[in-house]
Amino acid sequence: MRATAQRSGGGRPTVLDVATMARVSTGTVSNVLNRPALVALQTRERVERAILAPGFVPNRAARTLVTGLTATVGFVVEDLENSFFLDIARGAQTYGEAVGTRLLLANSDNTAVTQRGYLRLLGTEHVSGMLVAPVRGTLDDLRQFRAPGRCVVVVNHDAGGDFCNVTTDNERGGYLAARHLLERGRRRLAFAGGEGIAPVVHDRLRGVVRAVREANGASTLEILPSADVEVEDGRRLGVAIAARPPEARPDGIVGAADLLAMGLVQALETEGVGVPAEIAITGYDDNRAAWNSRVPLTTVDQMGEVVGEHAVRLLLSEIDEGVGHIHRHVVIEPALIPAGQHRALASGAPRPSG
Amino acid sequence: MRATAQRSGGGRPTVLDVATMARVSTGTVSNVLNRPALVALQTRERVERAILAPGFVPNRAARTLVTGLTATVGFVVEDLENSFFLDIARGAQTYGEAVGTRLLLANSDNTAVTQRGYLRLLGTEHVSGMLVAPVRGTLDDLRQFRAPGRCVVVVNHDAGGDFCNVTTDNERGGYLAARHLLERGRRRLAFAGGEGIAPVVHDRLRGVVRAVREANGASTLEILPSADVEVEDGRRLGVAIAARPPEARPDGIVGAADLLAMGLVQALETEGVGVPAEIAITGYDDNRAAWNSRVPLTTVDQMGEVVGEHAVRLLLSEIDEGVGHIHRHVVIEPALIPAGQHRALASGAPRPSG
DNA sequence: CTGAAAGCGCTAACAC
DNA sequence: GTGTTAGCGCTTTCAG
Repeated sequence: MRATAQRSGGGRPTVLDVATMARVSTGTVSNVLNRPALVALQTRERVERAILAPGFVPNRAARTLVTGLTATVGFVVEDLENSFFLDIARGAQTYGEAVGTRLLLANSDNTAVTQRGYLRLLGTEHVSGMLVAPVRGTLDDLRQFRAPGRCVVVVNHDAGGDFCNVTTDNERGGYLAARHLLERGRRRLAFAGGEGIAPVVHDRLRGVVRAVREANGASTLEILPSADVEVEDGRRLGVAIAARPPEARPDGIVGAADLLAMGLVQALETEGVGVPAEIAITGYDDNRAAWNSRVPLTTVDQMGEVVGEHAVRLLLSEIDEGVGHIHRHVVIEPALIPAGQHRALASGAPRPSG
Repeated sequence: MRATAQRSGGGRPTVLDVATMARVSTGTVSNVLNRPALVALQTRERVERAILAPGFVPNRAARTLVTGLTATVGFVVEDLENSFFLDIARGAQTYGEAVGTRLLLANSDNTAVTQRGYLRLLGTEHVSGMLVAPVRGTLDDLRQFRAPGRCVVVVNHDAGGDFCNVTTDNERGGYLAARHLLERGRRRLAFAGGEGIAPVVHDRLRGVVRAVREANGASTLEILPSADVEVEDGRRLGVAIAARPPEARPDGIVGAADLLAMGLVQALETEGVGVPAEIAITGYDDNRAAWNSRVPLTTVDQMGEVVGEHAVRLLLSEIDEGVGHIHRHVVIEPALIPAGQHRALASGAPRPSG
């Protein structure tokens, strides 16, 4: 017996039990289960009673065996620690529930080999398709892994023509953030992040550039390059900015991500620069890890739950359509979240258990 | 065809295909798959070649159908947003992988009804057992749900005698935190959190009390009650403390949780009280959401990954032992993490994707 | 050591 | 409308 094994439960009732109890055949039981319309009301009720009484639950393995169908999709997540992906998972789960699909979560932990392991695991046996938020630079893995009958929808990456994918409009998000600052009278904008970090960051910057350009010279734009978009990157930039003479500082900064923005705020405050009085700062992510910042941050919500829902949608239609399927890309609109107005969490009251 | 459906893949090779290709019977193929020792080396190699060639993968549904075994356990998590639980999940996953068990993650989102839904979902069909980090006050649900052949291991709660469970030693954690402060010369300790919040908090307080008692009058202890252990609770306390005359302030505070401690630090600093110069503060959790605090926090690591591993261990033995099983409780020792020395994450480089 | 054959529990034709 | 029946792909006796 494998260490992981378990008897499916000695005497669990089967269709046959239900059938004899209801004095019908197994076929009829199967029909009330799957196509109740075909069964006369009277017998149906009898069967339903015979189902409820002993708490009959159809054996999914048997059903899968005969139908070749699974009601489960997998979601291989680049990094579950990032609240954006958790939001996506939640959205996928909620939508999936509504249409009778389970969601199997797997955490790649930002590691290509872990991701590959899960792809194989899920792909070969468990699921009828998968969502993947791929670890950076692993698109080829996905391509290679895919096969007829193993659909993959890519999340948060533009995967070119040969995958369905759902992304968020980072250009628009950057634009929204910059507009927010411009509308509040800021005229010396900066973008903190540097363009080489990741495509999404580059897109956010493009949006900022557009907003500034539309301001028709009313505002300038400076780029503050950083190595990454973590807290320390922000702190480093903040120190550098504080060291400048006040006139040489920007008065509004679009941070490429919340953590970076958070670091910026921390450093500026420590150095005695007022936020947002002297410099207003926006983030990007609505990252839970930044919710606890002392100075609440204006940020851009990437609508993770919506992303998740659409990803499942795409996956299910790809599965349904089969070979004739044509890949679609859906792009989700982000939304600006003014400081302190985080969207409500789907969860109940927080708990001090951790 | 159900929306979630998928043909299992038209012409995937079966044991029969492999058997004919290797010129043996299906029984032999099955043997090389499951009990290779029984098969003559020569035939085994022939069969193995016939398996590899067309990329044969055994159909799990069929196997489950005949054996009644599943290689999957579920983990119903109170709140995946809390990095402690994510650590537990990671530990469970890693250990499970090593012994050939998959981990199905489900997020209760702190909601009793969601949790109940997943219990039913997983319990009835998918898994051979489950880990549950229960939403507060739902132990009865668990009890009621359980049945022969549906093992449940409770995580992070003391579930009394009728469950296996794994918890962390909160009393010891509180003790460690208090000792840390005492050893650094603090003599007017306080515990921020209040005892009524949750059993775990109460236990942490007990540990603090013990440490202070052991100091034999060298230190006093004050309790700073709060409604919860979130950032705002900490801020509120911080403001209150800063308002006192300096001599009336504690010089060391054990926070009941990292977020609370973080709020404390923020408020004290804002009010001009030096941390840790005037007041040293410890947290509890090693919560990722507090890693970005401007002042790094000494905290207590609850060893989530270890918890996860042991939980899976317990579950698998409960499954194996069957009816004769006697419930066990395992308690994990926490570890003090001096400020800024967070344990290394299992993950690779962070990504700016979110 | 290997082959033959009997199901696991369910669904889907196809009869009636 | 309902009953009968033939498998889905695999494992596992039981003979040989």
